[in-house]
Amino acid sequence: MGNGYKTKQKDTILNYMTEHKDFHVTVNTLSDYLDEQGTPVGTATIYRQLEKLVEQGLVRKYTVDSGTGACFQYVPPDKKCHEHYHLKCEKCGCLIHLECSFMKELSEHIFSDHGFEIDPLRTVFYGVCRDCLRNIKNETEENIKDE
Amino acid sequence: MGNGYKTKQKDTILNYMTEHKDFHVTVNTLSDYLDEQGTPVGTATIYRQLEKLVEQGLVRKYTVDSGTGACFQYVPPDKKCHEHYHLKCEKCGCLIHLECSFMKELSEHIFSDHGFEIDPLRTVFYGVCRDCLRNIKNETEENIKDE
DNA sequence: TTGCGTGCAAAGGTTTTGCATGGCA
DNA sequence: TGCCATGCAAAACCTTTGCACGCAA
Repeated sequence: MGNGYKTKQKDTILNYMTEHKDFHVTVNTLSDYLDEQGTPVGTATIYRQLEKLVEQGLVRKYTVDSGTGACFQYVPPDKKCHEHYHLKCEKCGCLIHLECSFMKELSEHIFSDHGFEIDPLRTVFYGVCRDCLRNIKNETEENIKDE
Repeated sequence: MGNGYKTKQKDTILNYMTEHKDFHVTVNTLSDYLDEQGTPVGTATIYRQLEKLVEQGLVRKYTVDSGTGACFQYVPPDKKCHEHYHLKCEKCGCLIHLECSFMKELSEHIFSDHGFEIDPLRTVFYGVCRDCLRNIKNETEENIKDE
């Protein structure tokens, strides 16, 4: 298949993504950055390239909330392990890499009982991380009332 | 606080939500339905009322994908702890509503072993559904090659 | 009467699409 | 030379906001 032609814009985008693999990137952020760097890329092209990268599994797409731009993040090829899921905290935005045998059972259960094959590369568990849970707990202890 | 005035539109919306608690409702769906029923409600009002319902905890809001409208679902007050996940097929786009005791174990595991509290109404499993898996299998059998 | 709720239209943002042009193979 | 990729602008969406009017309390 060959992943299409090699172009300057494609390189520029992938480059940025690999150099910012620890962050989540929005199209806006990326576009502005490329403008500042003197290597602007059209918005449509950014969307189209990111879409391809997502299909190739090199980039993961997250949606925290509708009405807000989607977030993208580079995924190193050596981490494309099948049973590798991610937890994303909705409070602080941190991303937890989860390697755990329980998740293998999950995939198998969903497949055998529900006929659905999960794509771990695209699937993200949203919720609240340990640290934020603790913070929330502390805050609510200050103004206790019934539910 | 008193939840504001009681209005016809508010009733209409909450009514629809409670009667469709097993479905994912988008603002568009809701709006069209109300139009057809001869009880149209302005889009802005729908957004404003749903927002209030979310604040009250009677409705949950979640996002399947950016660029697509948010989904809303009524949560019966006595069912607020019920585990409820979604499977979204990346091929045909169908959305599967999953209620399964195994998922309860999942939440408990993630919480006890990883300190992370999953938000089931926000989390979506991406993958391929039964029907599409069958189609793909049929297609690839025609031109077999290694992976 | 008071002030929240509603509807309309406009605005603000994100993402997609059409089409002519440009660049890779 | 064929196509695919790009860029621009327009379009398509989703959601929010401003404002005048209506209606609940």
